[in-house]
Amino acid sequence: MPKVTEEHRAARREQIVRAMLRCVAQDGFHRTTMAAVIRESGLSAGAVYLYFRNKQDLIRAIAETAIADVAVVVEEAAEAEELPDPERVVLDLTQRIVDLGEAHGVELHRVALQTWAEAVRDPEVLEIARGEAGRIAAAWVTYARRAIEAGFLPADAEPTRVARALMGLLPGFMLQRLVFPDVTPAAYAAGLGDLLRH
Amino acid sequence: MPKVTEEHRAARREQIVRAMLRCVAQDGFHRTTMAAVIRESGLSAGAVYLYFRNKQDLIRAIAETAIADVAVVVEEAAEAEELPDPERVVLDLTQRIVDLGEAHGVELHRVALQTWAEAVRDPEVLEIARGEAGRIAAAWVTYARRAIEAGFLPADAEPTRVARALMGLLPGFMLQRLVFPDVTPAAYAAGLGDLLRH
Amino acid sequence: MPKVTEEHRAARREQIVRAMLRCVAQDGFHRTTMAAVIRESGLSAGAVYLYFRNKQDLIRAIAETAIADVAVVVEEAAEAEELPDPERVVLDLTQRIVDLGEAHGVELHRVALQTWAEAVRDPEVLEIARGEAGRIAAAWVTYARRAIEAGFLPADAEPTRVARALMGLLPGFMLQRLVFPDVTPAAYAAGLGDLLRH
Amino acid sequence: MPKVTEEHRAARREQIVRAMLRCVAQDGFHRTTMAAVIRESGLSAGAVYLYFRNKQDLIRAIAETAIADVAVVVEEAAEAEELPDPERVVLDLTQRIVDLGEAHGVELHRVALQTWAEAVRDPEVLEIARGEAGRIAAAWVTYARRAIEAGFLPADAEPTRVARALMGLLPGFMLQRLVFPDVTPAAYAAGLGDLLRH
DNA sequence: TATGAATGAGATTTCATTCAT
DNA sequence: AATGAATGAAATCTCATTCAT
Repeated sequence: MPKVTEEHRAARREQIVRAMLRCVAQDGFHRTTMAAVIRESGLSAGAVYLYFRNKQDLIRAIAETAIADVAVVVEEAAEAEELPDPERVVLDLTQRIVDLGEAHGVELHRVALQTWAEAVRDPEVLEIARGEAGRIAAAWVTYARRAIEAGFLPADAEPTRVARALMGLLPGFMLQRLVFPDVTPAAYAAGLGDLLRH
Repeated sequence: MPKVTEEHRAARREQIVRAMLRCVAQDGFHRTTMAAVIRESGLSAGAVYLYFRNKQDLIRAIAETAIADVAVVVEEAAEAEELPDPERVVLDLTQRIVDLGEAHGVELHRVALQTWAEAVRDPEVLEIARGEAGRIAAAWVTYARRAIEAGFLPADAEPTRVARALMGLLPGFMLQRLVFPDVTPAAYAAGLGDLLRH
Repeated sequence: MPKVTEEHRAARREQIVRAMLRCVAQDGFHRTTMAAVIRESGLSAGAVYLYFRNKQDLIRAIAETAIADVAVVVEEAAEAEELPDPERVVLDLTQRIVDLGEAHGVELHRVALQTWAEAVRDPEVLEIARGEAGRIAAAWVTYARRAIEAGFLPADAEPTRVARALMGLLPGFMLQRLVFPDVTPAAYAAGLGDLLRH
Repeated sequence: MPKVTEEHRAARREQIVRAMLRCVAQDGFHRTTMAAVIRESGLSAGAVYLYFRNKQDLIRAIAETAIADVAVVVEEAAEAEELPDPERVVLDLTQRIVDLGEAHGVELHRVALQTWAEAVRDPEVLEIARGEAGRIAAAWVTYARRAIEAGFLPADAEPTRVARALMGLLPGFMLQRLVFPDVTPAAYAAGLGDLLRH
């Protein structure tokens, strides 16, 4: 009952979350029916409700996963031993977001857009988003500090402000991916490069 | 008589759209019921359906309005007689987006987030978004060209790439407004300024 | 919109309550499905929910009706110009309860039993029951006073205590009707007569 | 081995019935879920279904217990060596019903009300109720005979009719306990005393 | 005997839309 | 043009019961 069950539990939750991710990337949270998630997960209705109290609970789990995924990627980049310059870091990050989606078989930015929309109306999702956004912002501040030290940015730049601007580029990329599917990480990052080059 | 009717029609549509905007900023598109819109608009169910074929039609009208509002603002900035530098233009734009929301009594970024989410699942909304995004992108290209000419940006910068990056900053701002309501246009633009300063 | 609608509204509610009464007398509150009430009422699901917020609301309406019907009967008896003796009053009341049920096409005691059971678990139904029981108790006190004056009861009897005992006879009758359907008002009242006769 | 097993079996059944009694007194039969009974009993789902075929079976066991408890009490009173007068017998019985509930930690009248309601819709529960009611009625007839002999009641009273009326007083008491929790056995019995005194 | 995760039929409720007036 | 009561398909969620272990 102890370890096996706990793992089993986690695996089942994962199974359900994955199923819902596939649905949500297509139909959004509110056009995704529980019936669809149940079908896609291969479980029964009862089983799904054994692992998630209700649909909103499941939505929150997805929201958490989606933003946490991005947060991890940004943290890794900020703490990389060899610090990349800003253009390079934006290139890496956008590329990894694209890759992450492909690995999951789900376009991550589509889910992210749903999550932001949901944060507008569910205070609990907003709180989750705020928490993860805090982590992301902190990672960017770390990056900014190191980038200033490394001479990538002006010595008198203020790390927190710089962090905000750099952080803002990611949602911009995700939204553009939706509207212009041919926007590549390379092209996007190059745009930043043009801005920063003297 | 046709003209009066046409005006009347437009006024009624506006009245309904305004009502739905208020609802959507709170509850999102799919948690906003037609009953709520009807109540908020002060009209009857029948009347609303006289001006909009169905809910999706109304959603599309909102989507169009919301993004078009932003597009107009960007176009104006790009064509300003006296060209502002990039920091300044981001300051102006983010500020005008905030002001626009206050003028409508609705936080515009909340509606924008809904619209993007809806574009994920409704191809027609995606098409609208694509069209408006095209206008916005074009305006940014215009701006980039003039900014290069004006010496705000490196001479060898490629306008279309620069446009993408600058354009990407706006969604980033809107999302941050949701999560950290105290992010100001000034702070956000200053972050860009730090990045661009040598 | 004014008077016609109000009457219409009342008629619809009555229609639904009647339909549910028929169901409840057979299946009890919790085995009566809304689908059954909807079918029996001849309306649509939406219409039923237009007049009652939810099933519990409908249950409460039934509870109120059922006990109020009994209360009215007892009040009438207590205020009758020509005061009947206790045996007679119990005969009249039990008979009228039986008649009332036949008039409605529903055995009233079956619904009453459901209502009492529901009062155990729904505080709001309990409150309704308490209110109506208060009216019934008051009516019995009135009767007891007059019966003492009329010499039907000992001069030193205490009206409130007598009221309680007399009042207690009615549920006893209703329950016996369920278990022994051949118990008649006449037989039941005669039992009381035997008790009271010297 | 069979005997030990049989005792064990009985103990387990008792354990489950007690658990359900606590649930039913609060929530009624149909709002009591098997999950609640399982939790309250401290057993597993499988175990409960080892001792009771299904929920209805368990409901019937409760129904039987609840009414049988009352029946035993009435029988004891009817056969008491020293015959109490009617007021006294009603006092004793109502008091013992209250005590019985306290001994079980469950207000018995609440369960009784559920049982009557259930008898309305489950013919098998009705049959149980009828059987126990028959025993109770018979006990009252016995009492009535002896009470006539003892001079507590008129010599020409008909025992079966008197039995019905006396019997009817108990449900009346139980219902009043629900609605007016401060009704005491003493007050209730005194009301009958007032009625009977010349 | 005992467990408790899993099942899936079925219950309640909502809500976009229509249409007689 | 305007009304708003009515519709009914569809969505979410529950819960009695089973069965592999």
